Amino acid sequence: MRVLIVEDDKVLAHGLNETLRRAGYVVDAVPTAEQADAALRVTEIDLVILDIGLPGVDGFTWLKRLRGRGGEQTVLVLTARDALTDRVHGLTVGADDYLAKPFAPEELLARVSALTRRGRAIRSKVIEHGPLAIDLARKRASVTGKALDLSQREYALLEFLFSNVDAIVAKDRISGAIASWDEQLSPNAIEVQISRLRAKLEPSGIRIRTVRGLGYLVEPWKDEKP
Amino acid sequence: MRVLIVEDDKVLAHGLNETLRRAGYVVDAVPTAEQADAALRVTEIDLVILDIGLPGVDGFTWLKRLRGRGGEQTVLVLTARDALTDRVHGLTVGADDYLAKPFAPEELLARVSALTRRGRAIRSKVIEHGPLAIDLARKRASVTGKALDLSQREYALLEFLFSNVDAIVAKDRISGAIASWDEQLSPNAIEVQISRLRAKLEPSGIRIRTVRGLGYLVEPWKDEKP
DNA sequence: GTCAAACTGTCGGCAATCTGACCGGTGCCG
DNA sequence: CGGCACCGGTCAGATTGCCGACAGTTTGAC
Repeated sequence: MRVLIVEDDKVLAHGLNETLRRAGYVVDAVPTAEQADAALRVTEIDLVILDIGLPGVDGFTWLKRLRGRGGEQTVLVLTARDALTDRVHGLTVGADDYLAKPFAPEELLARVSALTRRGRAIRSKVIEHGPLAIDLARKRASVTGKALDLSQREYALLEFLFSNVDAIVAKDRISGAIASWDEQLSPNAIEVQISRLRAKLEPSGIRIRTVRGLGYLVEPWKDEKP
Repeated sequence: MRVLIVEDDKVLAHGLNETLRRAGYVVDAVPTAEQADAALRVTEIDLVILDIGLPGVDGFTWLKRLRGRGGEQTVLVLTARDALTDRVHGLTVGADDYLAKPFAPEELLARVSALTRRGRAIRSKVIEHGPLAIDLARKRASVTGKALDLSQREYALLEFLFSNVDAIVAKDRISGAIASWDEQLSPNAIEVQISRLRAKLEPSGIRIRTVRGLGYLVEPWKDEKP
């Protein structure tokens, strides 16, 4: 379970860090919203602890943007005591819970454990392949966070191919997977779909290989070694 | 917001149904615990109103089983007046609140609204999407502060769509969300509702995309960057 | 070099969707 | 009680945009 602390006050950040680490969480801490973005891009974070009063981009603005671009991380907001406005505003903008400063370490731990427990169950199944992510529940695919616009057939094909990474899939298996039972797809129809899908994927470096006479193949993703 | 009534007394069940429906909830009613299970399996239910005295499997037993297998729905238990034992027992077994019979409709509504509010309390009570704001507790939507005039169905559709931003929602999921379980909505009925809703939203620049063959999609709001 | 397999741009058919018109049901009001 | 307004569904004609056929070109195995 991985926690990101976004807090500019060094003393407080350090305290949070210690408390959580001792409780068995993996903790990262950054002082600004910009660096929080960077951290989210690099690592998979389960929970964000966000101070509202940040230098530069403030916590609310950042949270709003995060939700706006589809960020689903659980967020616990830290507010000044009595800042009821903050509290309401925070929940409106998409926080999952809030905690008023000052607070006891146990209080923090209680909230954090409640939130992480809850988050688990909800997350949907996602196929990842380098920069490509396919969200099965929502039927949406994205590359580097940018949503792809796919038609029904294209999506079905994408889902099927990337569910069978590192396996050669024959055209008639594809045909069976993306067309409804009774309809008969010509081999060429599949070639056309592949071609269309490639046009949308290859700009991002995602490749579908042709295996002459046998079918198509998606190779396991390899990070470039610079 | 979807409510399931588990009550074998037809008169009472009907009364509850009417009261809740008029208050804007989507309501299903079943007379036995077995059918309650079936309903939960088929549909996503937010709140269960459970009579303790049921034929066959009684309310307590059912509730216990529900919790036992991880059911997280909010449950409001109906007990006979003065059955203090029932009350204690009910709360022990996992009810979220109880109400002694007989009760006034307003009393019921007050409890129900308190409970449904609580369920949502952690995640925001208001969905914001650019200029659009949907107040879940009050069942009101507004654009740039101006209230929208929506019928019940339109509101339910709006709430459902914008609770699933960035996900493609199929027509039958919509149908399950905005209609009670016994009514059968034709695909066209949904198209018509979508069309009506669009007529009210698009003047404000809020768009509901069609994804041919799959369903509808609300994309995350993007602020214009000048 | 030969030839089958695969690629891809173009195009038309057609199913999916949109939407205006209509209508039966319900609740409110005088 | 009668009438009216509104809701929410069906129907049908117009519209849209996906998808496979076709065909000309390219690729790769031998």
